[in-house]
Amino acid sequence: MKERVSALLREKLGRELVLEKPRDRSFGHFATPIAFSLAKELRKSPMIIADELAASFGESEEFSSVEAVKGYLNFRLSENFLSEYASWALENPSEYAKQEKNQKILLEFVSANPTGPLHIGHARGAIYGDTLYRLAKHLGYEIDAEYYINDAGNQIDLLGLSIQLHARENLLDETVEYPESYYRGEYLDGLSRDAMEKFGVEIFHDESRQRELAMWAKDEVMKIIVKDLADTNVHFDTFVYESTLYDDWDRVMQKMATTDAGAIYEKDGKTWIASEAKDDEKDRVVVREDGRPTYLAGDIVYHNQKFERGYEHYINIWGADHHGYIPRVKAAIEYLGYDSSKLEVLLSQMVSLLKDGEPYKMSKRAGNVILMSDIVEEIGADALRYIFASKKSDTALEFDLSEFKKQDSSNPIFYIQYAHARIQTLLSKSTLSSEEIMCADLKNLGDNADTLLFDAMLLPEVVEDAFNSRQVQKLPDYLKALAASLHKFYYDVRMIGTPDEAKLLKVMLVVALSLKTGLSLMGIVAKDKMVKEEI
RNA sequence: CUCCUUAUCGCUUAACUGGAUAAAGCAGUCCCCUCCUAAGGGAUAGCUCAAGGUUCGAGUCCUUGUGGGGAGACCA
Repeated sequence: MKERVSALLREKLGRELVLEKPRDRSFGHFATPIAFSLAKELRKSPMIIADELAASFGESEEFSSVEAVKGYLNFRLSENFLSEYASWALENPSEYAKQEKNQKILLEFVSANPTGPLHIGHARGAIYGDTLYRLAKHLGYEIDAEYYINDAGNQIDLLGLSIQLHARENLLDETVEYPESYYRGEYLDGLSRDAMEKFGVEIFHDESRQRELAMWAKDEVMKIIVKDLADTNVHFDTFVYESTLYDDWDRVMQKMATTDAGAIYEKDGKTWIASEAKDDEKDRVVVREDGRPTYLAGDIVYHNQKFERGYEHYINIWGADHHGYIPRVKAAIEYLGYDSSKLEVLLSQMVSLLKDGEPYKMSKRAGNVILMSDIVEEIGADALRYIFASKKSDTALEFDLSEFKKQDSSNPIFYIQYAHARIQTLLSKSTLSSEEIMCADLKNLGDNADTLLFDAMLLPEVVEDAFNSRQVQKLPDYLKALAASLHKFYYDVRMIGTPDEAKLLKVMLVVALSLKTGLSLMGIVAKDKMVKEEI
């Protein structure tokens, strides 16, 4: 909708312009401050320019009025325009708010180590990523969601050791001494028992079989992780295993050397990448003296592999603590001969939880972390998704669990669902057939219904804006505001049994469509009926 | 010490990326079961960390300072 108006005005005025929604709807549907920017070059007062521009519009199909107010140019869309758009959307619900972007994007997120279930910190990245994914898909991008599994390196050995120790203590009643760092948590119970069945107890005492145990366990842990994700409606298309990448190391090193002979060099018996020359703080080790590659080596091969797969754009969602890691990866990409600006790294900040205003107590049995599955159990996947999607991802987040358990207006997810359910109830109470409703002409709606209709049809802009700015929270914000408009309208205007029933219900259909589409983009299924649970 | 990031009502967050009177929810005070579910609707009070700068116009951009968070590994 905004697209069309914007294109129309560009044509009319012959220049780019900022089109915005006025804060106060009485000013019209859209507005532009263009007169201010023209003031300087035309050497005229903005007010006069705006007046002249407004006058130049005259009668038009799309606008019912064009007014100049204090230098702003305000547009009011015609009923025809709105009505046609609404009918189109209702007849093509699956096309609504869709576009054809035709860009291939690879989105990598979560990528948590396969050493334990996902905790609450991962949840934020997971939901942020999955929501971006849904938005992009809807906008027509060819986007793939990828999980990078770090199944090589020390943490995997540590997993093997942790299971051994856990099993010896809990299954075999031995007294064991734990090293400084090891994994703990309830999930080790299951893993220990399964391991005992599969390998026999000997494996818990045999240090040389630690690796064997770990390689089995990480796959088991991945099953837990995938289930955690599925329970939150988070979807992945592809999984890449770090352990499979190192075979390619020699070739990738060669590739970097071809681009720049100085990219990789040997010093002190180690192999280094000359990342300092590419804006990193210093050069980094990629292969240690004993020949073991560092984590960075794996990432270099991984990113080479990504770029060889030929996407046009790459998005990585990392935790904020990986911030300093960006320059060295970008340096490697440059040495590989690719454009590092194609890689976009989004950082998701830390999360801290409150419950009844107090910091949320972490379960001892879970080993000092808050599991994502615990939260899902506590407040439900919908609420969790809503919370994480509704905050800017680049600020540290603090939220109170108990607030999301309440079933009233303080809980935004219920508030939005209730709006959708109310509309469904109206439709079921109405004696009109859906054909009769669809045929209704949206004329003379009155200001309230007109405003509501317009608000409902803003979804496409919101979706595009949310994705382009990578600010997913714009969607829940919009849905909440739309739900509020609906509730107010519902309270003010009676619809069933009035002469305007058909056209008002048609407006309701548009609102419901936007709510449902918006919710589904957040991975939440719209409810047709609210059932109040007794607590 | 260096770099990055952040700062908005009492609390959690918005603000169309430089635009009109800074907006929601919670918490507070007060009202409304009138007919489509009160899981709702209203009323009221309250905010841009500090000091400069850029310009028609700044919460948004620049400088300095202050307070949070993060990074400164041959850990991942």
